[in-house]
Amino acid sequence: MSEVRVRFPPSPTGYLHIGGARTAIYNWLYAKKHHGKLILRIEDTDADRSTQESIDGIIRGLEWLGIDWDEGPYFQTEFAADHIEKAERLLAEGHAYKCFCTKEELDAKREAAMAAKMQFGYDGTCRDLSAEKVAAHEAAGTPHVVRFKVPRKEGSVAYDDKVLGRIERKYSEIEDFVIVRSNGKPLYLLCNVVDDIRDRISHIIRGQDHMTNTTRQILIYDALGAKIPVFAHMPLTLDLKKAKISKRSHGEIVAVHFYQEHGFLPWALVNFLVLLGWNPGDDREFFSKEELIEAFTLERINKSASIFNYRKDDPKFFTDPKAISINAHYLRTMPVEELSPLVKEELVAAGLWDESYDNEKKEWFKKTLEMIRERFHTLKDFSAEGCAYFSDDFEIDEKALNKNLLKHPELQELLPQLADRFEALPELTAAEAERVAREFAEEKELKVGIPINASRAVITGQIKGPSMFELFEHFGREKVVARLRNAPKYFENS
RNA sequence: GGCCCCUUCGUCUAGUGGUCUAGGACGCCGGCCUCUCACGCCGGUAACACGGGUUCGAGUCCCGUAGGGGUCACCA
Repeated sequence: MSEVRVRFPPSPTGYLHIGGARTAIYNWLYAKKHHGKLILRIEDTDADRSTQESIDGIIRGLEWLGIDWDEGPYFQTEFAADHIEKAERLLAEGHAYKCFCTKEELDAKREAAMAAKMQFGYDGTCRDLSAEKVAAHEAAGTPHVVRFKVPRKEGSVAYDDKVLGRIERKYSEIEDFVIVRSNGKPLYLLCNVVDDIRDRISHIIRGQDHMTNTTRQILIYDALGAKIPVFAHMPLTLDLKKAKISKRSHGEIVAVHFYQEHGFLPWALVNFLVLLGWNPGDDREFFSKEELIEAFTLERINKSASIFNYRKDDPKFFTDPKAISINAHYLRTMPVEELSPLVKEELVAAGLWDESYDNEKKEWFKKTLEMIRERFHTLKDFSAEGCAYFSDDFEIDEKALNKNLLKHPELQELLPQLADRFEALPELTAAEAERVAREFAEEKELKVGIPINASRAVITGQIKGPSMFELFEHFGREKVVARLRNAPKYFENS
């Protein structure tokens, strides 16, 4: 069996979006699984819309996701001569012809056909032009495009799609499409095939929106005498209104960088995306890289489009709830050693990082992550909700303030008293803290939850969090006492 | 509109003619745990688009209808 070679060919006209990323992921998995190669090819022939910024963004996005490629990036524009040469060859061998119809004429015909409710395809005006007429047009300098000469015969062009099965399209339904513009520049349909042949691409895994291109491109492969690769058309990703997700109508939410900026773990995003239109055939939903590569097959890609379940303006779920839940799952189950550097990055960015967390407080830092991560959803939570764990400069959560503190005015006096008791202890352990706190509550005729939850508010700034007794020990006597004694200030301005 | 593709819980999906009173996950609801919130565990809610066939038997096969999507550029 020949080598598996797949490619990811983005056009650099914007950021990498999740649909593109998913295509890249599927190709990448397929290459890895079959010990093949993934080729990154930037399709930048649309000079007006291609930007360097976009190229950089796409590459950064792939790198962040952990999608590595084996060849490239190649740039389509660097192979312009090859594209032109192949176009000339098609012309010379009678697989294409020059068309002198102007865009205006064609538009008029198209409109007329529309008005008459007729279907319009190129009518073949120039298809069988005599050599004399062609020569005359050329002598007159009439601009022309090059059209592919679709065989006029019965039957269909067909191929076996790895996900959709056999696909057929009648020759008569395919019009003579343009492969070279009047300015001499070859178009996507041709360039793409020429590049795929040169790059020896064996499998083309792309979106179902390319299906009509595929039948036309197969014709080009044939005309060029090249072997037709295996095709696999992936289902599209739609939004809740069943519209194709796009940068234009959905904005940042579909951008890979959005997830990077919102504290996603790259692998969690990959895991979420791969499940959008594919499943392993069993109940597994979380995979290591190796497991995913092992499990992945083209045949298990679904045929139908899947919906990216995101509701605009939902305060609780800023993106698909499943994506968040997968991210949260990894956040609380991955080895802390792997999580630490990511949290560090987040804290550095938020100005909360202290060098001691890498040195004398390294173990404390890891323990902190262990304690707080299970209720977090993204890396952002470490700097937001987790702020008080890493810095003395934190804001108290409004709910915590109202519900756990201000509701019980007596706490203004009691919390500093509790601080005194802790201070008097030979050692502030979780067990000792619990004993003291319970005694204290009983003595003051309070439910133990009241001083405890108040302590949580004052020490962590939060209404929720790990067991408070353990936190007393974890924060250490000095901080605990200081923050408890600081409690009265919260009552002052209220 | 032509051509092509698709159609199982709100969402992601399992299901390749009997084991489907349709399974899992996310979400949602309830319970347990408990100093709070989570985690975890337990339980609940919720789907085969519709109509005809074929068959002893259909979510699974066929046809039709409806619905959805893609595509119809001198973009990629």
